[in-house]
Amino acid sequence: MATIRDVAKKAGVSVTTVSRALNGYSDVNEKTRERIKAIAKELKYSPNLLARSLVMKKTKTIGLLVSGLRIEGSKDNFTYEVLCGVNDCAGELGYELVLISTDSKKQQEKTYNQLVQERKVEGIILQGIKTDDPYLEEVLKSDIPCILIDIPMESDSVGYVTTDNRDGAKSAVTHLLNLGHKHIGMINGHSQAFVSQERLEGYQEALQEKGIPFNHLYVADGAFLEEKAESETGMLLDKHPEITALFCASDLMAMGAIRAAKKMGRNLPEDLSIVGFDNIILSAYSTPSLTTIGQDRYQLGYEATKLLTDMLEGNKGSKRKVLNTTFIKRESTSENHN
Amino acid sequence: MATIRDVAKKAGVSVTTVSRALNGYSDVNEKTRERIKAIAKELKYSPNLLARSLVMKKTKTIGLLVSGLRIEGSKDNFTYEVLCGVNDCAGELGYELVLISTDSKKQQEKTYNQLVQERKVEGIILQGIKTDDPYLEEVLKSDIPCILIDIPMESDSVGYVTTDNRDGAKSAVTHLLNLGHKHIGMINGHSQAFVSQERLEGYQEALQEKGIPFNHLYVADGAFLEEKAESETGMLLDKHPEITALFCASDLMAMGAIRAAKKMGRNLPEDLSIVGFDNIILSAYSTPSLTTIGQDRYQLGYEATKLLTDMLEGNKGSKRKVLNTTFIKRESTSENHN
DNA sequence: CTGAAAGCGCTAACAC
DNA sequence: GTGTTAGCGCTTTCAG
Repeated sequence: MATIRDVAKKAGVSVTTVSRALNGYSDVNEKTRERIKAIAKELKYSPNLLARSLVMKKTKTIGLLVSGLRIEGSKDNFTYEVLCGVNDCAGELGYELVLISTDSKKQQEKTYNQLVQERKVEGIILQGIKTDDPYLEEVLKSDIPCILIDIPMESDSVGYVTTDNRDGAKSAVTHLLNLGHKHIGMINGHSQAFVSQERLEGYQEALQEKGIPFNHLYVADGAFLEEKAESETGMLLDKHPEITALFCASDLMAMGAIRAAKKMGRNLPEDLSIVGFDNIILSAYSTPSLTTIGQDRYQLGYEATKLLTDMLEGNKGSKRKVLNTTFIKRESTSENHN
Repeated sequence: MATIRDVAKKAGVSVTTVSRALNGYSDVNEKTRERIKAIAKELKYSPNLLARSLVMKKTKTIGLLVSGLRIEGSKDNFTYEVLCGVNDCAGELGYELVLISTDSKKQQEKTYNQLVQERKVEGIILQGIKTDDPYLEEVLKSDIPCILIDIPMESDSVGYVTTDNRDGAKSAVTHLLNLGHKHIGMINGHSQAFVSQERLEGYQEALQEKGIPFNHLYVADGAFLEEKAESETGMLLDKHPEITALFCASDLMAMGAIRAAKKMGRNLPEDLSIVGFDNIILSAYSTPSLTTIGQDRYQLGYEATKLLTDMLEGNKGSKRKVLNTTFIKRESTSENHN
């Protein structure tokens, strides 16, 4: 593996000159530069980024810290699509990407700061951590630039990107209300996610606008899990047979809800209308296909990276970004005939 | 950011001692070690991995080179699940993971060797590259340890992990034959994938065993694309209405095939049986749900990482691994009544 | 058991 | 334009 010295020796110049020639400095004779370039190529020289980073104190590397890079994530693809966005943007801007995945076991061993300091990432994007995660506090204290996904918190070195969950939820429920539904249940996600709270607010806001009182008995906790949502839906519909429509805080939970409803002999959408949230691939393939609120997970990752690199390069500007949702009408909702 | 010198100074010892103490060498007084450890903690010292790697010439980092980390991958999740497996295994063995994604544009700029040398990965896993990819040749020549996913090629520094595609395909087609189907079409993937060839062989082998002659007109190229598969299926069934069953080389293509068949007014599975390959999430949710050949993508990534780290650590042993498939019976296949 | 010194491959003042 | 020198933070002989 050729080093800069090898090139220098062969070219009969000093390493400094090689360094400057290859890095495009102007204060070097064009002829020398060409010669050096040729030799570098001949020797298949490529710079040792470790050494360079060590002296420059810059790694041009960002980290994507994911809590739970697990196979179950296949169902909603949230992490994957965020990753695609991060990867694309990082690539365009010339940053390397290291993937850091963590779980509670690993967190025992290393603090957030250790994790980040050791790997020498210049900044980091956090995805999938819960609001009660111990890392979150550390992040806010730390002065390593960081962008949070779906956690609306800010500090000098911390920004976030998220979706307008409240508005999305509101439009979902308004859609149901406009179809004539009066008794609308909600299967929410767990409370350790900001988005759950925001989506609940949107649900309430929509009801309020139409003068329908909020009934907390109509809201169940599906924990963002398909199975949990299935059982909760069963119980909810059992206890409150007057419910004719359901807003689920995720498509995956909507899948569970659909299954529960089918099991109870309810026809969809005649007997029960269901709206999801996310617009995951599955939602287009289920029977009935799911009316849902689309959010752009790729863009979430892309914007997070842009925000982060802006911070790293000292571009002052907003450290937050809120993306819009899109309403997607499919087969799982229809007019209330009761 | 505290360095080893800071710790040394505060502890009143040399950097050497600190290094040895913290790295668990035995030739250091236990009391000194404890004192140093305490001070390191107090100073929130964590070693600079760049510096360490530079001197040790070891980075404990592996790369996952993916061709096309794209949002479309959401549909089959191949890359994501492989990534999960790689990440888990790498984590368990104490390796860092850097994600390298490439496309034809990037390949113009940098050769494979440059890409890998610069980042100082000790070894690399290649996923999703086609058989005619220029990188492939470089890989085989290069002496950087590498594991290929789904490309059965070996050299001193190159191994591979794949699925028994031939056997999987064979069991799919045998299943159809056992159901009494005589005219079985195949929607294959593009020819720049080894798996396509292997699955075709399995298809042929199954036919042969039952004494049914191979008809190349029954095989269409769906290019692993849902839409292409849809149109190809339409054409195939148009030209050869005698076909009563279809083996698709991927579930995604099977989704396209299902759609085409439905459009032509064929009832599934009564008028047409379909078997897919992969067992992607969608295959369980489609209507009808898809009979398919399951392959374990997570394990593919996991085993690839194990193979790679074995090579890196000098453990001699097999440099290849072939995983088995599982047959999954669902609703898309039934007996032939024609 | 501990320390001094060398050096990993590179960049960046500062001279010439 | 180019070379000399120092040093990034760490590990590792080699002495003591």
